[in-house]
Amino acid sequence: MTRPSPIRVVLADDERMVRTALRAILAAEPDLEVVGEAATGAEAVSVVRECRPDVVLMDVRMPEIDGIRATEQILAGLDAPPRIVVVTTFENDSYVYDALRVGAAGFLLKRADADALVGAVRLVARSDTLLFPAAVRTLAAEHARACPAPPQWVARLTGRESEVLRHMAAGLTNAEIARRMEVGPATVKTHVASVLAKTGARDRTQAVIAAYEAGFLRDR
Amino acid sequence: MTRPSPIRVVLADDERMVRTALRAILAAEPDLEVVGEAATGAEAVSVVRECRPDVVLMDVRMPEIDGIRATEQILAGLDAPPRIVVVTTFENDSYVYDALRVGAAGFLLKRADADALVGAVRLVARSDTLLFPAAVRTLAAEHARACPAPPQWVARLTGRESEVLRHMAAGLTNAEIARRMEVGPATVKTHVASVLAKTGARDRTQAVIAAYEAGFLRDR
DNA sequence: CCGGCTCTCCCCCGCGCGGCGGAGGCGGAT
DNA sequence: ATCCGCCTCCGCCGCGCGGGGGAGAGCCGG
Repeated sequence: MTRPSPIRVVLADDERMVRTALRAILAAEPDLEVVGEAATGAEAVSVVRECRPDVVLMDVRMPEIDGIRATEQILAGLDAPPRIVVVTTFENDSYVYDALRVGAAGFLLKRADADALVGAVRLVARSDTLLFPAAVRTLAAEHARACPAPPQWVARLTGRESEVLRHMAAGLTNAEIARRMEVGPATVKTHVASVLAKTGARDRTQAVIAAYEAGFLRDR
Repeated sequence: MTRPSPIRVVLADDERMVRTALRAILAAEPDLEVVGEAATGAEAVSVVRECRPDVVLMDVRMPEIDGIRATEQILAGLDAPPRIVVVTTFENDSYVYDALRVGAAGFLLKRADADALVGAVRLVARSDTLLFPAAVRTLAAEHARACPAPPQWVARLTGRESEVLRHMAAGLTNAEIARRMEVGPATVKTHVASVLAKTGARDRTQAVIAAYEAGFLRDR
């Protein structure tokens, strides 16, 4: 119908065979045109800058600069950046979250069939009103925000102090903590005092709040 | 190419005009066929059970049963459930998270253009390898887990008790809470006691932990 | 070798906290 | 009219907690 010019696509993947396969699939569609390839993240950034594609299929694992950073740089550096579809091998890849956070238009599994591939390219080229509105990016951003750089005091806690804080955040009393850690109650009090001092908390409740706010219990 | 049978679609929206508009858009595509309509969530469930569509366009806000619950029931009750695309008006709608959690194949904004709409229907009918793999549902599930169905006690808290708990979770002492709320310290103690009883907490620290775990402070 | 850090433990003291029971007012539901 | 839930306060009591100061043992690095 309305296709004065084809959708311009750039492929970024460190494996030549993958690029070839993708190019073959896309070449079969008259409305799609592969205008560039890149084997590294850095190369992807420069190729995109030259070729000005509509869509980029970006692999995550690449030498020098990974696909996430490349996506970040491309989106930050251009006035009218292309839609970037991040390509992953495993769907439980943690890169997925990063991809969303840095502004990828979508992501694609390598095992996707040809139909899904071309459908995806056409869809993201047209709009992102479907399936990936800002809300999902917000979701990803929240996920990232949930575990930010731990406030300095986390690093300053000694091993025992960390243990004690963890037990405090479990709602235990000093006596209970002492039993769990097999030390005297006085020792626990000492550690608690250190934790309060280092966290700037006035009492154990504030310390627990600090622990939660700092995502201190994230790795439990 | 390979279209022996058209993609069967059911529309669920309480506004007749919206259904008419969607039907008009989809009718223009030869490979899409609207096989049923529903004006409520309950109706959607039964219509889907009869019509056995490939794709359902499900509005979130509907009488009786909302689109989320309807989606849940449809996916739970059928052996080969259809792909369900949840339709929202605003992209920051909190329903988005729920939609993902209960297993929607995707979601769509009402302001999406016709191209995006039909593209979305075709895409979800074919596969969900793009844009919505399990990882994103995991993401949504995590988000939901962060603030799950508020443990019964949240609903049982009275207005004042909720206020007090919020102040407790800010690390305030009873006296400070009393000043903030402009009541006597004894009153605060009473409320604190009620909160402890209802949350099953032994002390204020455990109560604050419960508040965090329950996502009680989410709307702050 | 000595200073610094961590972990361990002790004393005393003051106080905020939580548990107990009681009381009055006020509004809605029965 | 009665009851019940909520909010408001009062007293008393015991205790866990936090602050202060001190002390010995092990370990590491200057």
